[in-house]
Amino acid sequence: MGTTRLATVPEPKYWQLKTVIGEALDSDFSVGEILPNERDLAARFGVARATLRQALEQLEMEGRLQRRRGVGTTVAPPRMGVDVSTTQHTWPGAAGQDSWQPVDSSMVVPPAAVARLLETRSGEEAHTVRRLRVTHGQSVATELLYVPSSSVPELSAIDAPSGPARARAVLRELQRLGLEGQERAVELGSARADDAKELDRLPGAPVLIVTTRYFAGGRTAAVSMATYRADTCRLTFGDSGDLEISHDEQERRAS
Amino acid sequence: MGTTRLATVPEPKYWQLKTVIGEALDSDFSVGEILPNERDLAARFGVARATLRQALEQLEMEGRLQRRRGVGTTVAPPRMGVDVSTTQHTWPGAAGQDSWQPVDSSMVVPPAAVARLLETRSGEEAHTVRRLRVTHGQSVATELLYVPSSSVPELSAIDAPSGPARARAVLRELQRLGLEGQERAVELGSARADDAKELDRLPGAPVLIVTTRYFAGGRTAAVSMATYRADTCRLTFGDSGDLEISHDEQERRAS
DNA sequence: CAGTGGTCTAGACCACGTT
DNA sequence: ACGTGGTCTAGACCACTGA
Repeated sequence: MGTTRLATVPEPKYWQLKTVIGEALDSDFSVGEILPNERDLAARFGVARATLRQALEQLEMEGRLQRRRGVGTTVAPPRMGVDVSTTQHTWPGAAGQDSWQPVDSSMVVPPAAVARLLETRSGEEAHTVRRLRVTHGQSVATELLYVPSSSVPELSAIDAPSGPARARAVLRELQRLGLEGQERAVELGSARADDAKELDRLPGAPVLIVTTRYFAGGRTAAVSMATYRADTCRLTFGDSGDLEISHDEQERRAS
Repeated sequence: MGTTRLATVPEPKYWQLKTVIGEALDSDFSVGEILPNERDLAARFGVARATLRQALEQLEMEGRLQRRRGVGTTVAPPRMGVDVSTTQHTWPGAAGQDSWQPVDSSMVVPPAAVARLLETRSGEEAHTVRRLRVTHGQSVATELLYVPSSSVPELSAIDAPSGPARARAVLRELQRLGLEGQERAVELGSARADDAKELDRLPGAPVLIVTTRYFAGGRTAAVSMATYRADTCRLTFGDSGDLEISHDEQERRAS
């Protein structure tokens, strides 16, 4: 990756840059290695920093680079497969479950979009449970679970007004219901300020939003909205989570 | 949405802008309506165009705006739910299936990343099938299906060297195999030049990449990589695709 | 503190779609 | 031809991290 000349074609410079750097990543760098800083890189390729940044942004979106303010740009490890399969007919927080840790809980009037999914009257209150999913020591997702108070009537006399203990209590109460099915959707979003903080990202970072509807008693008993880091996660549906793939960055060797 | 003053806080301007414009979208605009052009908007908010564009980019990524060069910026309709559930134990292109239309087919040596998923020898050739998924008159996804020649030995004597007819022939041959299961993964990517063209997007546009492994005869019989427009699609897993949700843009009323 | 990435500006020109 | 969004520049300053 030297002082490369860019072809003078209608193809955008940042696109060419992305390709060139991407190839260099495969051949000349190993995971965790730090790249030269943006000003140096821009000079090396003879472009403005903004243009160079556009290329780096794309590579970061594809999960090939990781940039941290005050630190630098490093080569990212391959995305980790995170299982979000819907076949396991269990409530969130079921016994023997891993990776999700309850953070907080409270009672709110859900936003209209959630209320619509819950099919509740628009003013009805719901318990919320905030959870954090940690995999390989990394926070990969936050979740906000909404449970209408009518779904768990036994829960009216609860001791703690908030905190992890309350979160566990709500989840425990959910297990008593017979789960009849669930329904899942995935879409692209950008991290809200609070989610971004918990995921150690900047606000607006690309995330994968997984919306789940839980059915019990012939109606929607709960709704969860999970926010996964799009840069580090590959969501897997099915039995095995060891797919090893994405773009064409296959043979990144540790030199 | 007038000549609004931006608060002078450490919060980035583009982030405030995104919020302000997003709210205006909910209250003052209806789907399909065109916004003022970028130069006007930037002037109205007293920021540089680059800053304004950063906000619009985010809104576009969230599927709330649609921008087209030479045309303008319009308010996007809510994302469409696209079913990608894995429970239907059918090969791609099975009879009675909708939305996917075969485009082309040929024979190639798969890239290393695909070969690894296929568990084939690295030099082994595979049939490819290119398909386009059209929903509500819109191209929402392209797919590249790899079928190792060893999976469909009967297919050696094929008439057409390429084209839709050949694609259909490969799919037809696949149906004869007993499908034992499939495995799916979703991750964020950026559109390659060829995919972008077919999806009517610019190269680098955010896309959701769905990788599927098809199992038959005790091994991986085929692998497909589908590229969905992330701005217009919400991938649904489960029976019903009429979830109506995303960010907090619930009450966008048609005024 | 020095060095990094993140934000922002005010310009310029280009590619594209419509008229 | 015109107006749109897309690309690019060469600066500036800010926010954060680590030594």
